[in-house]
Amino acid sequence: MLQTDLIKGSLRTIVLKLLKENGRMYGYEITRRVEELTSGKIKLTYGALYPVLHKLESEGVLVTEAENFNNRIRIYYSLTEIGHSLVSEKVRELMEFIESLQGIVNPKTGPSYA
Amino acid sequence: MLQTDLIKGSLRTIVLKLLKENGRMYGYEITRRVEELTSGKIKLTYGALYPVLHKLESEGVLVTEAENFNNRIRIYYSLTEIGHSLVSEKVRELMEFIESLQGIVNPKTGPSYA
DNA sequence: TTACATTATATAAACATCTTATATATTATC
DNA sequence: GATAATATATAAGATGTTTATATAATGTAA
Repeated sequence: MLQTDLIKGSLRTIVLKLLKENGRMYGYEITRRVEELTSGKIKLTYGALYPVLHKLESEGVLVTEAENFNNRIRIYYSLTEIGHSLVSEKVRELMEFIESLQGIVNPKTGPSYA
Repeated sequence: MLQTDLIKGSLRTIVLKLLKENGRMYGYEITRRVEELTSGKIKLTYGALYPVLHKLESEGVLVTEAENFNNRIRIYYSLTEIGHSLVSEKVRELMEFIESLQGIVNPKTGPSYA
């Protein structure tokens, strides 16, 4: 049963995947990247993002580095080893879930070529 | 912004879509069909399903008919006109969301041919 | 120089949703 | 007689999301 942590929890996987691909990122950057990748369709809210980031940190999945940029604090997040080993698993789970959804919502047709 | 009602709310759309395709269904049947369509990967829980069905009813999206089958009550759910006009919109939203997710999780490759 | 948009992190309250546990009851199978 | 499958349903608790709010610096246009 995939469902658990997925219908609700895709945000975690998104964050993990972006950090894997981009090395290290700060919160604002993550929301920007998601908007960019989805043509503005998905806009993360900070009220959702920061709790997820903090939780991932407390779980040892990522670490933070605070840096000064233009007199502003910028907090970079990057994956730990644990985090790295988690990403592919989570991404695979999400993709399986997506396939399952497509099996329900779009049972006749194959993958879309949009 | 699709996100709202989707990361969490795909259950509504799944129910709507199944009712559209199958005319009328009862709760137990819906969970069975979802398991079937997803090769057992998604198992709906009744604690999630029934509240959704009741809510959709209170919103005028579906109606119920109680019937007797083998001395057991079976409650069939079917879409109202409002329900019918809602399905395609919700399904389109869910598919857009799926595409967005794929854009994040699988940015390089096209659709999977698994 | 004032105002507004953008950049940047963060928390709390309210709300929605989901899981788990529980209750009930019939029929079929071992 | 016991267990599995069929069938609906609710409550408590956990989790996750939105909305509102706070703070603060920089860039830009009027």
